[in-house]
Amino acid sequence: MLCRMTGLRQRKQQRVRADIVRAAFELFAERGFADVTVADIAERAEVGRTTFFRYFGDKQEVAFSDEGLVLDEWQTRTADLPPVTTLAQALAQLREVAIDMCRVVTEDPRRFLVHQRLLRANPELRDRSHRKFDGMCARLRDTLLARGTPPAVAALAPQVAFGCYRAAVELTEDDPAALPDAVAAAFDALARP
Amino acid sequence: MLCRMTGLRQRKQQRVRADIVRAAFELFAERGFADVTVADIAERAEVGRTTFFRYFGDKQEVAFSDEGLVLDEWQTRTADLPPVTTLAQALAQLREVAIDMCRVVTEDPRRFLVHQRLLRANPELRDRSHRKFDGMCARLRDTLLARGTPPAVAALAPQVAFGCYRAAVELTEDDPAALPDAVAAAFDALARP
DNA sequence: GGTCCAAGTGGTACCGAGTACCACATGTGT
DNA sequence: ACACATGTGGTACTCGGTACCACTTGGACC
Repeated sequence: MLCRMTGLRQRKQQRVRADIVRAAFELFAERGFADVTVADIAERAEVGRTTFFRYFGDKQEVAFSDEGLVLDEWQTRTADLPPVTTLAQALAQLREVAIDMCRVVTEDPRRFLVHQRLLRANPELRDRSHRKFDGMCARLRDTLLARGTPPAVAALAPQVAFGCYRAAVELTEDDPAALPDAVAAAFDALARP
Repeated sequence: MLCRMTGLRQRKQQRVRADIVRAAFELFAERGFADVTVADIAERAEVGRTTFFRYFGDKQEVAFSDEGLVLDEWQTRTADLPPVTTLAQALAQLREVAIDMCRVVTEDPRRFLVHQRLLRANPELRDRSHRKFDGMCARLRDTLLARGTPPAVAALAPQVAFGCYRAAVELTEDDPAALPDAVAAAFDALARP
């Protein structure tokens, strides 16, 4: 009962997961998101339809397969920041975190662009993206609260920070390399009105 | 071929629509959103399931039946604002619009609370809410752009404004009357960091 | 009034997402 | 080698949503 990470089972699972993700993105690239069924993905990945749903809660989730990594980064980068009490301080902190996160997200520019294209074309995926941001927002607010930040600041800072991020994504459209600077500019514009 | 608004047909349609909304909210109050099927709603409203989908694009939409009015208000209140060029100016304008919109939205506090409760309990409805905000954000950005506002400001101001609104909603939780002041406070906190 | 057309209605049949259940196979510890 | 746990994929189901259908009804015109 050692449950080692290196077991054959674990490796097989990772392979199946990777196969599903690869198959899905191939099909999305070919026919878009809406015109691909879960059965299609499962078939190309050579697994049962049932198995797909064992790895991904729903069809949207496979398009956010990197989400886990991003969330982990977010978690670690926000967990041990020094306490702040004013909105200006909070935004100054989040500015740096947001810039770093941009670099993480755009590490693979091709992947980032595919993802953005999918988001632009599919409202259901935008929904999912918003849901993700919502979760990150809520967690960040709780982190701030736990560090003694006043409730008004703890609620406002994350929402504003994500507003800056979203605006920067809108502005840079198809140029991931420009994203960090755009985010920085958004925070700066806000800090000196 | 006069197509008058007062025709029997129009009145019947309005009645059917109202019946569906009433039936839906009754059932949502009884069993929540997820445990109510469209067939249930149609049955209680005494219409066919097909008819439901003729009035509402999907199950979520019936929970946002007021959306149209709010969007119209939003449209008229943002359409003819004087042009601005700086972020501070844009946010100052949006502060007033947002406060007014709060009053519109909370005009019927009971309804507002029911709606908020549904949103809190159902991720799918939060998705829908975000989608609505997204649309308003995009339209506002386009309006600002059309009025000659610089792109960076036009993209950032709406996102930040909605961030203030969302933070205010979070903070006031179950007290609609406090919403306008909370929104004002959020904008003020941002204007003087 | 009667007639005709447009528009609304509801039924049937269908598709795809997602779930529950079950027999089967495969990795793993002993 | 054995037994158990775990993953697999198939079947059957529910529900959201769409397409198409025949049927009814309101409204315009005579």
